[in-house]
Amino acid sequence: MTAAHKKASEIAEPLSRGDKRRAAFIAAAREVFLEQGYEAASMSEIVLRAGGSLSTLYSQFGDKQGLFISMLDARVRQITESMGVELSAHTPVQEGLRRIGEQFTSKLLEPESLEMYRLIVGLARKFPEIPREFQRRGPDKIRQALVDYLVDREAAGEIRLEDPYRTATLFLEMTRSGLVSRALLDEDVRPDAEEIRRSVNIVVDMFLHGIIRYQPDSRNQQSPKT
Amino acid sequence: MTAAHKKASEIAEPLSRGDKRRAAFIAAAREVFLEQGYEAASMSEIVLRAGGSLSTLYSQFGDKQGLFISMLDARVRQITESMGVELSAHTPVQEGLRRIGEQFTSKLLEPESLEMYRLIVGLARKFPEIPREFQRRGPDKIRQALVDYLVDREAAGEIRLEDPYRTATLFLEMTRSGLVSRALLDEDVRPDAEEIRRSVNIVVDMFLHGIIRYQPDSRNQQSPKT
DNA sequence: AGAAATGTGTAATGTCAATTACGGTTTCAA
DNA sequence: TTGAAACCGTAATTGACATTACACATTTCT
Repeated sequence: MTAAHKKASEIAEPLSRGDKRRAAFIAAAREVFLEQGYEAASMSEIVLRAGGSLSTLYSQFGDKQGLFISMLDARVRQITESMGVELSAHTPVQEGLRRIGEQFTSKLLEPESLEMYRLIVGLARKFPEIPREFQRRGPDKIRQALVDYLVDREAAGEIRLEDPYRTATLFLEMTRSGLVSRALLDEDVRPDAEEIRRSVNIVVDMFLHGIIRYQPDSRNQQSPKT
Repeated sequence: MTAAHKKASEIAEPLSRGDKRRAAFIAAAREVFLEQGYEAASMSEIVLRAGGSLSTLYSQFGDKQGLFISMLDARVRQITESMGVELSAHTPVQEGLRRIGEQFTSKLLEPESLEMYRLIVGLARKFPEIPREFQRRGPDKIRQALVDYLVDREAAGEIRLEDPYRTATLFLEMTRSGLVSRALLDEDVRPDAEEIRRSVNIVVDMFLHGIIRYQPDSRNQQSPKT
């Protein structure tokens, strides 16, 4: 921890030598950690890919854990930024939900996101702070955007809802679940764009109408015709 | 692999010396692997807790990976068995969904299930077979039970649905998502029974009716069919 | 009982990777 | 130009295990 406090509001400076090294280290670290997992990743391997030297690596990040956290930090920031949700407050709900659902799901299904998620989940015991931070900086941001949007649509009179916060959570979890939690467990599950669209549509429809046509007062209805 | 093929259909035999050792090893392995993760867990630590000796451990399981897989195998079997879903085909859907949802969610929220899941997810890269096996032997079993139940209820005329398989998947994922995926990332999230009930109820209601009161006639009405 | 099979303890072996040390080199600002 | 701050390479230094070896004890089976 020598000179770690750099500018945070300056414009792009020439990127000093140290910063370039640092960036290279972080990029290589990301590769290696994602490929091999935290324990199995070796510092030497990272140096090998990044160029530079072990000594510099240690002088910049202190130790393995420090490097890991810096890498994660940079990455989560990057991912959530790239997911900037641009929902006009005037998009109709059905359309809006579809759009946000697809964007969210696609992003999470990228191999790198999956790996990152696996890594983070696996570290909940060792570094409990990491998943919490991740949750706060990632998913929670997206949800807030959805809440805002839903509230707007309600104000516009298009929908009515009890609890925007809970509703948003549920919606995101639902869209995510269908494909993502499967993909998490099986490398070979790789839905394409079309499948994502279909899956999200189903969720949106269910969200709006319920998926089971419920007929609470029917008693003896043998073979339901169409 | 010396004498590994034991009786599979016999009644409880006295449990030979070897079997007792084996059980002790597996129990200790479960503890240690769950506590420390696969890489960090040490064989010596396991022997320390189980009693017995390193030599025996190796003679029984071959190597670390073998022990791990045996442990997982035993455990998954145990968990899914304990979740034997007893849904009478005559329970009304609303009641049935609530019951299965609560049981499923509660089980998955137990600290041990969460740890096991974290472990499994983290190993997707190293042992891709493990998560697949898990999926097949765990969640897929439950889903099948739900599919059967839904089909029964449809035959009874209580509900109508397009695609029982997809519907069941979605339902389970939904109930799971609300609480479990949060708990996965944050050790401190520990919903109690009441909260589980509430969460499941919300999902069931949404499942049956949709959560957003949608008023599509205010503008251009799109057919929500799929 | 007594041999064969198994289990037990302890102490190697061997590997691998985190972390340091150190002497030489490059960058860069004054 | 020049000296400090940062780098670079390489080679220790350590510590942790996984995995084996070996000599001895216990159980099991006939």
